[in-house]
Amino acid sequence: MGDRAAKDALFDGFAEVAKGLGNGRRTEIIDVLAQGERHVDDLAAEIGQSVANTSFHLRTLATAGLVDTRRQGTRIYYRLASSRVADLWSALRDVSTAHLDNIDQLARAYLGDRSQLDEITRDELAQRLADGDVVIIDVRPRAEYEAGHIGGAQSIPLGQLARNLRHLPDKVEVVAYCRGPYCVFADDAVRLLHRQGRRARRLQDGFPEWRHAGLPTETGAAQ
Amino acid sequence: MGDRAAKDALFDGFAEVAKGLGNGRRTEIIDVLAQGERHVDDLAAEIGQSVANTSFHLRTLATAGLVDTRRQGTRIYYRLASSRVADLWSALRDVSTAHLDNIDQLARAYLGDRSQLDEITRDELAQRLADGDVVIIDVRPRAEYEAGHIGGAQSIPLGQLARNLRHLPDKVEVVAYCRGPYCVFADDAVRLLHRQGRRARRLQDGFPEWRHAGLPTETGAAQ
DNA sequence: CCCTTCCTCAAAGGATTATTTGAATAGTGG
DNA sequence: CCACTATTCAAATAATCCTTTGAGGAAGGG
Repeated sequence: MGDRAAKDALFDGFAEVAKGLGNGRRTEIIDVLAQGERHVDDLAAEIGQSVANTSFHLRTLATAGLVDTRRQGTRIYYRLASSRVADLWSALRDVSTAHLDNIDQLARAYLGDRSQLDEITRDELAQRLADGDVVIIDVRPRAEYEAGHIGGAQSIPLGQLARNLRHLPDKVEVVAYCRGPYCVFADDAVRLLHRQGRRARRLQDGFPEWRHAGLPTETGAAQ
Repeated sequence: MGDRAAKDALFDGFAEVAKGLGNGRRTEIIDVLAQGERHVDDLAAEIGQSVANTSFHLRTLATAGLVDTRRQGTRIYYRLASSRVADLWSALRDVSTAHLDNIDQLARAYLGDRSQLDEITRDELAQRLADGDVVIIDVRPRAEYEAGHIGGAQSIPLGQLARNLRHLPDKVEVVAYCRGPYCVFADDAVRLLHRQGRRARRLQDGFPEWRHAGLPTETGAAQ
C-alpha cells in the first residue's frame, strides 16, 4: 500500500487523460464533438487536417477515454465519452482564459473585435424566450442543429443567412448562437444582421453551456 | 475573423494548459498543491524526484498558468494559480475514473483493498460534527494541516499516530481524512485504529473537496 | 562581504509525439 | 460474394519532451 512505483503509475494514468487534450487539433475536435457526434471525414474537414491524421488524433482521444464510437452503415461516428468530458473541456477553457496571458490576444486574433457586438446572457434569453418576443437562430452547420439545439431555435447555417433574411420577422430582435464562447459563427451572423439594420445580439456562450444549465433543448430536424 | 491559423493558435493555447497536466509527476505536484503551498525541496521529496527535475516541472506548470510562486526568505513557495485549477484537477480525475478501464486496478495497486474500510460521506460527517459525537483527525503532514484543515480537526500526521493513540478519547468514533480519494494516509490510519480495536472510518474524499463544498474550515497551527 | 542554502538554467541523451504518405482492412451495399 | 468506400495502420521524419548532470544565480545569515 502506497509505494512509489504504484503511485507514479496511478498518476501517470490521470496524466494520460490530460495528454489527450494536450494538442490543439484535439481540443478543436473536442469542441466540435461537444455539439454532437460526427464522422471522421467530416471532422477532418472541420479541423483542416488529413483524414489519416484526424483518425490518429481520434484514436489518441479514444485511448485517453475522452471519446467513444458508433458505426452506422459505412461511417464511424465519434462522440464525447460523456458529459464529464464536456465539463473537463469547460474547466480547461476557464483556467486558460483566467491564467494564460496570451489567450486574450489569440482570441482577439481569431474572433476579431467583439466590442461592438451586443451579447445576451443565458438567463436573459431564457426569459425573453418565455415571453416570446425574440427570434433565436442557430447558425451552426445543420448536422449540429439536428444533434441538439435550443428549444424553439430555427436552423440557419451561417452560409445561408444572407439569402434567408426575408424569412425573419421584421420587428423582433434576433439572437444568434453557435458552439460556445470561442466560436465565430454567431459573431459573423450578428455583424451581417447589423449591416442590414436589424436588431441582433449574440448569445454569450453556446449550445453546450445552454444544455449544461438544464435549459430547454430539442433534437432532430425542423419540419 | 475566423481564419485557420488563428483558430489553430487559439486552440493550441487551450492545449498548452492540458499539456501542463500531461505528465504523472506534474499531476502529483498538483495533487499536493491542492492542499496548500509548498517549497521546491519539499515537493521534490514528495514526488520522489531530483530538485532540478522538480524545478523543471514546476516551471512547466507555471508556463501553463497552473501555479504561481511567492518568495519567503531563501525559499520559493508554489501554489495553485486559483481554485479553478483545483476544479480542473477534479474534473480530470472524474473523467479518468469514469472512462479509463485501468485506473481502477492502478488505484487498487496503490491503495490496496479498500473493501474492509468503512467510509463516511462529507454530509454525514458535517452532521456528526455538528452533533459533536465524533473525533476528526487530519493525518496529512503538519504543513498541510496548517495551510488549511477541517474545522475542529486535530493534526496527527500518520507517522505519529501510533504513539498518540492514548490522546484519543475512548468511546467516540474516529474519522480520519487526508488529501483526497487517491491518498493512502487515511486508509492506513483507519487500518491502524481498527487493529487497536477502535471504531474508525475514513472520509470519502479529502480536504480540498470539503473546502470546495463550502463546509467549515480553519487555518494555522493548533494551540 | 563572503558563505551557505535553495533554486534555476544549460546541455545532452534517450524517449515520445505529430504529421505525411501509401498500403491494408473491414463492413456494406449491391 | 464481389467491389467499394470510410477508416485505420505502418513506416519514416522532424519536432518536442523528460531526465540527469553540473554549473550558475539570488537571498539571507554570519
